[in-house]
Amino acid sequence: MKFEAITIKDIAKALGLSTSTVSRALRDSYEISPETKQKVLLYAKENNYRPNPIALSLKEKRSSSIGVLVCEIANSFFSQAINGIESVAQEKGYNVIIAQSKEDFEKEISSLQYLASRSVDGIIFSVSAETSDFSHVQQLYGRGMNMVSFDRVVDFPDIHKVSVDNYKAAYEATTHFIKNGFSNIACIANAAYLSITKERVEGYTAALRDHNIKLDPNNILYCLHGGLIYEEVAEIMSHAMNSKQKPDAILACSDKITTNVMRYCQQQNIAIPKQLGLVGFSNLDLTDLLAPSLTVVSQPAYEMGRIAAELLIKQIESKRPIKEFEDVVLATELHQRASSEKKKAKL
Amino acid sequence: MKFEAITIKDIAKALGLSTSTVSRALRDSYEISPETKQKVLLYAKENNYRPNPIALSLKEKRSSSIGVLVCEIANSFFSQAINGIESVAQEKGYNVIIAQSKEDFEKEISSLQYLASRSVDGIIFSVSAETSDFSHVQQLYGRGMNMVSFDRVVDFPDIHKVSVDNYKAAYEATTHFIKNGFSNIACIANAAYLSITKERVEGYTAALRDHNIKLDPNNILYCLHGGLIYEEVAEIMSHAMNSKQKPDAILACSDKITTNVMRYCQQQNIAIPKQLGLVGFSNLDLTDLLAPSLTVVSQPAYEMGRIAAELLIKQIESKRPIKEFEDVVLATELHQRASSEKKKAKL
DNA sequence: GCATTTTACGCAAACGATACCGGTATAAAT
DNA sequence: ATTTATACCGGTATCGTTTGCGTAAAATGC
Repeated sequence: MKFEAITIKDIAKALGLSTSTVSRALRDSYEISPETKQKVLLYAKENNYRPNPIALSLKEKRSSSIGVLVCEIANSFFSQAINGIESVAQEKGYNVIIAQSKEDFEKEISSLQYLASRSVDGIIFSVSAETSDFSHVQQLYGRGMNMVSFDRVVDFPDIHKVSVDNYKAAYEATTHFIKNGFSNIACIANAAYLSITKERVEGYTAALRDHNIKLDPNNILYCLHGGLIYEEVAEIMSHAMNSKQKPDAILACSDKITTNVMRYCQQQNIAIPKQLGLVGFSNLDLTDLLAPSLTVVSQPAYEMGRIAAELLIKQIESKRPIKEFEDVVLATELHQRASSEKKKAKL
Repeated sequence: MKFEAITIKDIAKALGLSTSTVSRALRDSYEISPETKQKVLLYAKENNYRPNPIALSLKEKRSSSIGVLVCEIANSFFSQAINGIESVAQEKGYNVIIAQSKEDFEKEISSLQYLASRSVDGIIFSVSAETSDFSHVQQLYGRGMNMVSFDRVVDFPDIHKVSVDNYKAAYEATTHFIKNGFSNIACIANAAYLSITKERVEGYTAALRDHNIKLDPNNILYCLHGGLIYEEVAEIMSHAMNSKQKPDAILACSDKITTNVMRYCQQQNIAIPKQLGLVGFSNLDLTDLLAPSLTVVSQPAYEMGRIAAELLIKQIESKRPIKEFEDVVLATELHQRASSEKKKAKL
């Protein structure tokens, strides 16, 4: 079955006009008489005429659609970000085409290829946990695709970037632990290559250093697959908790890692925060209802999405190539709750 | 800036052939010599040629894209469902364009219009909480748009539908309450017009009837805006909990209502399940970690998305109009946890 | 050796909309 | 009466791709 819409030709035929006249009448050109205009406009309205966007796209060489590549939609951070992207896109007459990498490098490449081959006008992307080599991105970008790097940003300079101050976020979270009497704090981070991982780990180590706590390298733990599957996190936790120098607190550096750490603790009957303090990065809106209520670092995901979309669309609609690139860095929020409550007084 | 891709014309010019020859060589037509074919294929591969989907769309009168209309992306049920839709779409070479109604009737109409005007080949939709009149859907469907009704299904017969057995889900949840000694069970449902609301309320009332509990009409409460905003739920809860016959248990009939009821109870220091039992519809994957762990009815959202996408694509690709319409009804799962624990023995 | 078939390719139309380049009719100016 | 201006509208190329038709050259048949 096909959905047949009325075309400019149908109007022309019905009214005994040429397609060019109809086109001009619809676009309110000065060289069409008011009577003809009205006839055309009326007929168009009555028959619910909509210009065929595909024909427009072919002619204008633009599709008025933007691609979004994230690792997973069903993740509170990304779904909120997509929400923000979608709101701006809708305002500006673009539609949003989504693709998921599932934290898989190959799927990321094919997804980008897919979006590019679908003639999107631009792409907002967050790289997968497996991605250490950005040449596929650089190649696409170099060939003229409009792109905005988002959340997990790439390391080359001439591109718009939207992210949060991960260094500060981790620094504050770690400091919060220290102030509450935790000292042997482990950091479970995402894959080591990611910008967000590097920055968060740096913030974590800096906070320890600034408070004269010696860093135990074994306390920095990486999830190669972004903690997407429970087993990955469980194994890391199990290893950490069975070591001699077992940590008294965990800084979980992603949404998925956070919930999986909690799940592990519940299954192993590890009391939070008594036996183990926990602060997690999370954008879920019910972390305050968890047992115990969870201290979280939350990101302005919706706002990030909006800004990324605005930058991208501005770039798409710019007449000349962009020379000045934005590096937008937003602030996170630390919500202090029960999962990191005071262990003992310290300073 | 524009992303310029190589076209069939470029290949033709480079190789001194006509576009038709190149086109046929790429499609492996028998009327092209093996040598020419190889030359073309090689050149195409080297220059990373991809057929322009927009030109194809214009010619074939199909866009190989499907629209998805949900009330909100940032909702675990819908993001999981979109996940399922996206996986099937990817397999079959379609892309997914998303639109949100935000539970708003006007936005639902404009979103559908938007999707239709973007030349999607079909639409999977779940109506908004405000939607009681389906004529806009019926009109679009009647004009030949392929559509699959999903989750909150419409009431006309000749359309594919994918939903869950809401009657049974609510019946089981209510029975579970009764078996655990709760008797004055309130049901906070979505907007009254929605299929899911009607079915869930019916299941609820049937369970009461079958267990010889008299139904108090005041115990059926509706959220006109789907419980999207906290205040809506808080007001309903406040009214219920301050009534003479205040309920000893709540059946929360949607994701948002469930979390907002929990939030209300926490703020008002209402102990669950001691003062108030709670069972909620929810697709969050960490309801077991809430305080108290939450008894939930979960839906196979991913699977629903997959099935809906498969039905839609089958319909799109069908040569003749579909005569037989599927009404797929999947089972929900009741996860019994602490929030609805035994109050006193009964039976 | 001529007629016929086969092979291999080019030409042009079509999809829907736009825009440049025209053209015609009426009216006004010379 | 002829030119000129103005108002209004049509023809056609274009975007990238496919496809029916046409046709030259090569291959085959007798």
